[in-house]
Amino acid sequence: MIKEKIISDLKSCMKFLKLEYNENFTVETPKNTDHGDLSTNIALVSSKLNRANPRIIAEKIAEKLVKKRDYKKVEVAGPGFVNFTLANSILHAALQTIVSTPNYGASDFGKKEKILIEFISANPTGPLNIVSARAAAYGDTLCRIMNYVGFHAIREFYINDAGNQVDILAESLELRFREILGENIGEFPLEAYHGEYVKELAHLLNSTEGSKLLHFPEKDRLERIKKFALKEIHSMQVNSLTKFDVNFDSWVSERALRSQGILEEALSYLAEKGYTYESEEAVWFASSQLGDEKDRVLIKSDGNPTYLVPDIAYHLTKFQRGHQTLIDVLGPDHHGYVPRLKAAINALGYDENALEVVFLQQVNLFEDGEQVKMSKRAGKIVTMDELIDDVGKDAARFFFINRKPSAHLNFDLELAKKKSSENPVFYCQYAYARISSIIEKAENENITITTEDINLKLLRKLNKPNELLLIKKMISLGAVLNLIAEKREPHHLAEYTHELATMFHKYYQKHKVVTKKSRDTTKARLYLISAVKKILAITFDLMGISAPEKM
RNA sequence: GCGCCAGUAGCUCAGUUGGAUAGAGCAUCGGCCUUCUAAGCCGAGGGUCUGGGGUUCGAAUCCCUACUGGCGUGCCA
Repeated sequence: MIKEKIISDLKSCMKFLKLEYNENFTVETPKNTDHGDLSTNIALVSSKLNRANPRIIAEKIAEKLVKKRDYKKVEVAGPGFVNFTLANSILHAALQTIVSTPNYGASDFGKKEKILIEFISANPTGPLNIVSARAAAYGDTLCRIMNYVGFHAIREFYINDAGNQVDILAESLELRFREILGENIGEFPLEAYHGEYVKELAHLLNSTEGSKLLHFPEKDRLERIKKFALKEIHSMQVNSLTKFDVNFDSWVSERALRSQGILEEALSYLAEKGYTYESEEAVWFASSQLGDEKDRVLIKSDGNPTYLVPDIAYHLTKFQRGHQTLIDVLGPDHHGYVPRLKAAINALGYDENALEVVFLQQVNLFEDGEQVKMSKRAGKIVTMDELIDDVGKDAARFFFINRKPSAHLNFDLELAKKKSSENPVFYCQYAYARISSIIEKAENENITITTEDINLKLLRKLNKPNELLLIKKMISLGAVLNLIAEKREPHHLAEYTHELATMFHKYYQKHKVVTKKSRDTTKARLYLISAVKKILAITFDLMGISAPEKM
C-alpha cells in the first residue's frame, strides 16, 4: 500500500513539474539500507523523454515530495535515484493494520484463478522416498501460499496403478507369500521388488487371505494380490503424507481413467484432429508437427497403449474439470517428456502454456560428512517415513522448502537434528518461543495490552532503528507471498522467516521489552512483538511447521 | 551428436527478473550471561560471480562462445 502511494505521489509530482515519465519506472526496496526504505529510478528512465539530466529531474522531484509529511527524507543519490525514507507515523499505522487484519498478507492477487498442482505421483509400488518428500513439501507449501494470496489451487496425486511396475509388484508379493507358506521360491528375481515392506505385506496377505488364495486361477489370483497391494500401499503412502501434514485434495487413479474410457476419448480427439497415423503396425502421434523433436508411439504394435496415452488422457481431464493453469511437479528425468505432452495439449485444442512444469532436482542425504547411498534395487531406499522419524516433520519440511526447486539439494541429516542456532528451523521457532515467553512474563506482571490502549501517540515510543526495521520487514510479507505465488518459488518464504527471526533476535538482545522505565514503552513494545509473533505464526503455518510456545 | 538444467566465499546456498559498495548460514578466529530463554547477540577474516567476447548510463542477472558437472534423447513408466 505504501508503495502504491509513492507511485501515485510520483505521477502527480511529474505532472505538476510538467515532465513526461516512462511508465516502466519502478519503486523498490533497495538492498542497501543507506538508500532509504524505497527507491525509484523514475528520473533515470525518463531522462531521454525530457532530454534532461536524470540528476536534475531527481532533484526537482525530491524538492517537491520532501514537503509531504509521510516522508522523513527524500534524497537524490547516484546517477539519479530518488530515495524515500518513511516517516515513523506511517510505519506505526501499518503496524496497527498488521495486528488488526486477520490474515495479514492475504490478498486477491490470484484473482481466483483455478490451478491444479500435481505432485509426487509416485508409483504405488512402495513407500514414498526422499524425493517424494521434497515434492510433498514443495507442492503443499506452494499450494498453501497460492490459496493465501487468492488463487484457487488444489493438490492432486496421480496414481500410476495400471502399468508394468504394478504387475511386477503383484508378482513379487506372490513370491514372498509363497515363501511364507513354506514353498521354495529359489532365487528372488533381480527385477522384483526387494524391499522389506513386500515381506510385511506378504504376512498381512497371509493373515487376511491365507493359503486359499493359491486355489484361484493364476489370473484371478494375481488380480486379487494386486488389488490388495495397491490398497495397502496407498494407505501406507497416505499415512506418510499425513504425518508430513500434506493432505491431497484429489486422487486420480490411472486404472479408473482406463475403465472410464478416457484413453479412447483422448485418442479419438487426436485422430479427429488428424494428428495420428499408423506405421509399422503401431499408432503414432505426429507430435513433431507441434514442436516435439520426433513423433511418438501411442499404441504399440502389440496393441497396448504406451504410458503416453493415459498421461494425455489424464491431462485432458484436468482441462475438462475447468482448471486454467496446470502445474506438474516432476523429477529431473522427465524433462524430455514435456514437449510431447505440450504437443498433445495443443492437439487437443488447449493452450500449451497452461501447463507449467517444475522440475525438482534430486536429493542427496549426508551423514557424518558422507553421502548416504540410496539403492532401489537393494531395497535400501531411505524412506520418507524414516526421514520424518529421524529429523522430525518441521526440520524436514523447512529444509526442503529452503532451496529453490531447480537446485540439487544436499540434505545434512545431522544438521537437521541439531537443536541449536546452526539449524535454521530451530532458530526461527526459537524466536517465536522467546516472544511467547516475554508476553507471558508481562502477563505475570499484570501488563496486558488492549486495543483501547494502543494509539498512534503510544506507538511513538517505537522509534529505535531495530523497531522500525521489524515493522518494515513485516509490511513486506504480502509482496513476498505474491512473488512466491507468481514464480512458484516457496523458498523465499523460508528466507523471509529466517530474516524476520534474525531481526527479532537482534532487537531482543539490544532492548528490553518489559522495562521498568516506562509502562507506555513496555506496552508499545509488547504490541510490536505480538505483531512479530503473529507474522511468524502465519509463515510457519504456510510452511506447515509448528509454532512452539515453549522450547 | 542434439536438447534441458546448473556453475556465486573453504562448504551449503540467496540474490525481489538490468540498479548503487555482490549477501546469508555453516566452518575459522576474537568478544558478550547478576538483566524478558546464550537454542541468542556483537566483531574479524574470506570473492577474477567458471573463462572470453557483446548489448548500455549500468551486467552475477540479457545475447554469443568455450570449459566443467548432472540429466534426457525407448514400441520402459
